[in-house]
Amino acid sequence: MNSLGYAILSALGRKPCSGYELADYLDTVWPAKHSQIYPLLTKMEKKGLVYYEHVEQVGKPDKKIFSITDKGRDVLEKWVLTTPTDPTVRDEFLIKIYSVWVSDKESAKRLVQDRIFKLQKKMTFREKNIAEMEKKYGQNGFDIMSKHFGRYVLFNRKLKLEKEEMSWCKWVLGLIDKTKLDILS
Amino acid sequence: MNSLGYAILSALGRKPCSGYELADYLDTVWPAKHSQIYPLLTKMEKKGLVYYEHVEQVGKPDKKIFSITDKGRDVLEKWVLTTPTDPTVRDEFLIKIYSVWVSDKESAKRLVQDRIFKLQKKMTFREKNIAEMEKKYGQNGFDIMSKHFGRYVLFNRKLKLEKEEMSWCKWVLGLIDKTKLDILS
DNA sequence: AGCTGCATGTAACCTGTTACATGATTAT
DNA sequence: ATAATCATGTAACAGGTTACATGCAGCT
Repeated sequence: MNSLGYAILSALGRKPCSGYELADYLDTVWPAKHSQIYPLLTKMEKKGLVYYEHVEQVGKPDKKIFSITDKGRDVLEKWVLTTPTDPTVRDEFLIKIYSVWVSDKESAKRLVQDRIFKLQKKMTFREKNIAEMEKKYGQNGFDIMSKHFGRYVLFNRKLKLEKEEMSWCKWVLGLIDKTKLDILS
Repeated sequence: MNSLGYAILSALGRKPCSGYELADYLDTVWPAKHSQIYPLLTKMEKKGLVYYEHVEQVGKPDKKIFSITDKGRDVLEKWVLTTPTDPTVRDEFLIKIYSVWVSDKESAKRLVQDRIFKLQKKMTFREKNIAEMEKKYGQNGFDIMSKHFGRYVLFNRKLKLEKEEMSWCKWVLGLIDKTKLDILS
């Protein structure tokens, strides 16, 4: 099984979900499109790692609510103990920053300012989420045995990193402004 | 063309490189294996975005030194002005943190401590690199027109984010230790 | 004797994205 | 009207990894 499979097991362990919900839910840990999730759930169901109940709905299409099995929990437990592979980041923004030598001062500033704008939106969303969790579960609700622990610390991690990238963006804007003359413009 | 292609153009614009060198060089902006780089370079050469010189060597295998063409520079210049796609992060560590509810206190601590160890190694390497660049080019060597600008600011970005993740790891270790009794162990 | 670095390339495979396909309900 | 949300699935394609293939030099 692949990383996405384990991410699914982990999410289902916290709370039974439909494939549709999972797509949204997994975004924080391992982003995936529904076209990848649905066939994998079928495979995992055949292997006995998850099972589902067919839920009929009115006004909405029917859905399958998936849950983790004991076998699935065992498999996840073993995997969690293994050493994680190195993280990979794919961010076109980095290539564009790297390429500023083909560009001019104004384009470079615009690039960074757009990033700041997007970061601001994410941070606002993240802060709202964290506040909600803290209100719901209190400060003591986040010990390691709680099923909210992982989600809580990961949201805080994202927020911290976003703040730090924001501060870097501002530093870069300062560097660009320091550039005396812009020969090209 | 895809993001990797633009990353290659950007790298070659700074300095002509062999495919072998590129694999190492691109790691900061868009990681890729040589099996992906070599065929893409051939394609790009056919499109007239890059050209190469065959360099014979003694004691080492011959190599192809690739450079960017005027057409390549034009293509890159246009692309840099377009809005970058959203970044994606794939990090198994996040799934494992998310899954601590299947685990125990000691395994969770080990997971985070291993991460701290790896971060420490990366940070040491990064600090050394930044110091070298600053010694080589001085404080004024990093205005936006310099070909070192992109690399310099990206290294600083990575270092900042690594430091921030380190601080987050320590916060998580504190949270784990606060957990009163470990029912499982 | 075996590993690492230099150097290029192909083939098979796995992973992930975009597009196709359907269809009711609700919000703008 | 038109887009978004809910809900599941398949097919085609693009992107990325692992393995195969070669071969010399230098280090342990």
